[in-house]
Amino acid sequence: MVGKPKLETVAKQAGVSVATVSQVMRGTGRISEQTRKKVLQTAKNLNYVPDGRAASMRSGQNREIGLALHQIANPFNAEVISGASDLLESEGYLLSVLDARDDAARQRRQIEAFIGSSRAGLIWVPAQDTPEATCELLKTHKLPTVTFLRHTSFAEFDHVGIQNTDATARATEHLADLGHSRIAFLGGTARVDVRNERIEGYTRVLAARGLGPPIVWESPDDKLSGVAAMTNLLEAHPEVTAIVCNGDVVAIGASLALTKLGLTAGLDVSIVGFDDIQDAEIAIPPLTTMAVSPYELGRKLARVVIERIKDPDMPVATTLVPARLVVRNTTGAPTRPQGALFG
Amino acid sequence: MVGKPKLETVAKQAGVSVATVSQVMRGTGRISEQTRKKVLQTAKNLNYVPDGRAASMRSGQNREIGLALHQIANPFNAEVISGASDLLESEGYLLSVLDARDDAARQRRQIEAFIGSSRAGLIWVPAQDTPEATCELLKTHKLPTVTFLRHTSFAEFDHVGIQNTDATARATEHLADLGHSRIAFLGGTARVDVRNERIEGYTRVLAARGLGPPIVWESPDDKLSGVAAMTNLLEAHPEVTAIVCNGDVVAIGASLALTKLGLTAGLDVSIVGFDDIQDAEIAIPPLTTMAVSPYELGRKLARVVIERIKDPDMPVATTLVPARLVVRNTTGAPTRPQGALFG
DNA sequence: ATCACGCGCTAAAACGTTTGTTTACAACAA
DNA sequence: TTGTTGTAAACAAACGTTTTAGCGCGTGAT
Repeated sequence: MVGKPKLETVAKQAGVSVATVSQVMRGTGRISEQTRKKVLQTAKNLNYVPDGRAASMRSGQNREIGLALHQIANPFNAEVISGASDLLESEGYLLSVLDARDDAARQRRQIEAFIGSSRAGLIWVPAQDTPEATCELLKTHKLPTVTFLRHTSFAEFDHVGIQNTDATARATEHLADLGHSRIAFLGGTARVDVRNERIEGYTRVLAARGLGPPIVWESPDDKLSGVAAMTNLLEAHPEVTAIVCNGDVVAIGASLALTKLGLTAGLDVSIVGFDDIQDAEIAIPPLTTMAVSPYELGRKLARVVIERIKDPDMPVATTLVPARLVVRNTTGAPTRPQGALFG
Repeated sequence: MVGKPKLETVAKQAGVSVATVSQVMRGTGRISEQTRKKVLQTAKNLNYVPDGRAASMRSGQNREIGLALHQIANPFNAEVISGASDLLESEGYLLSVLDARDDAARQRRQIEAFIGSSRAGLIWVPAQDTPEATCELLKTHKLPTVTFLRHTSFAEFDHVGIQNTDATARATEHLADLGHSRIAFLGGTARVDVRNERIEGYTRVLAARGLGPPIVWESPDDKLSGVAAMTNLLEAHPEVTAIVCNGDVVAIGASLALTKLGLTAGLDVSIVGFDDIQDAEIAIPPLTTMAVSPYELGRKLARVVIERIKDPDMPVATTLVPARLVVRNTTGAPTRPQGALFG
């Protein structure tokens, strides 16, 4: 009644030994139907919940897995979390989420916590400037880890990501095919490989088509920053008629910026997003974008981490899913001579 | 080198006892500077991370607190998480998040996991139809808990919420003052007290001003559903000239629906949102809304749960923060005779 | 020389489980 | 009787920490 009920409490009340109660709870060993019933009943009466710490310490097992990322407040990531969490729970695991906000020191503490509590596995979007030491930590503690989106340059982990270069190449081709010749890249901040890969796809097509020097513009990945960045970009480069974006959130921000300037995305300036979040479809105008399915990505992550847990010695694998072009209304043929944006 | 380093590993390598290493790691006891240095060094060399399970089992302490909610993919909630997490980490705690998607059974499993791992505390947005048993569980295990937004009718927990009734009353008054006489309430689904309170504020003002029967329209709290719900609402009630919404996400969806119909929020139909998420300000047109500060709300939650952890016998307290009306562009005087929506 | 005391460290007992081994008991065969 | 077999339940040793009590030793006071 007072204090947490433990195995001993249940055992005493049911008139059996602790070991018996444990076996009943876990469904192991040979237990007569009669005592099984009795134990189960008293456990329920006492609101008994097994102490996972003791259990996992003794058994060396743990059903809790961790997810560490850089930005929980991002609809794309939220969808990924949903997908991963759904699949994991269907397999009897539990997913708990930690948000480091791209702060390497914070990430370090969080990963130490995951290690310290002996999580069964880790799904990890490494923060910017993740030091080698953090990877080493994971390695020495043999925590089954799968990185997502971002690689780490130091250690070999399983990885699930997106075919970034191909995707932005496709996006850029789409714009070039429509007749655009001054195409810029907008979004993300330096030092992240995801962004570098995307910029590479964009640059490659520019070079292949002889479309002049790349214009790359930074912006944090939130809508408000996207609005500001787009405004500045157009001011600095009024000749630009089309934009490839690092993500839908920024792309929608950019589209919003156009609207605020009295312009229309797809008419005055073409925009291609990346991710295909829910908002992309219902934005005004609806956003042309490179679609990946974040929910499915989450499920894939879950499957990979489970396999790694089950067989720690498997060779490390990388899965890169493609993105497909979804043409909506923010892309169209250029309608004005270059440089005459406000003419 | 092989296998996880433990206290014993460090102790052996440093040539001291386990107890000494423990004291060095925790900064307790009297330890000479010399051995302190030596122990710290070998611990670092070995990438030693203390086993939180053993530590918390022995000491009865735990620095990890849990957050269980119904929808992680909601910008309002995401901001709350940020606020709570920031404050908690500054106090040496860690916040791990579990999303039950408003499924009571799933919530039950997650809360059992929190109890089982002896989390230090719990910040909880109870799922719809949370059964009494779940509250009982929390009570018998004495897990320091603060509920957020939604109450539970069964047990007494600390609570942090919003002055919902006053807020929607204020919103409705604002619309009535502008001259609207047919005002509807849009958003949320039944059985959640937050929504009931908000509807009550709306209804109360309607009654006080003699403004005819309430029109209450359901909608899940995502943008896409908001678009659909608004469209249906206008079809069923073309006389409506103003809407009070259950949240900004739905409100922005509603505004989007108007745009798609060739109408303008604030001109053809007035809309008041709730929450003041980042998108409210940059929406087109910018959204009039009842503003609460989710980040601050998160910090408040963190402070409450910490106090409860420190003093489990404090009387239970409820904090209700006010929402303030922020007038932007989606509200204005009615411009058309009732019932002539598409005239 | 004896005593008391502070210092730096260690031994050992918990914390609540799981699990391999052992015991108790009964039934049955030789 | 004794021995064998089988079943149901209990014992006891871990898991990796924290923490209390106490040990040996040098130092200064008596």
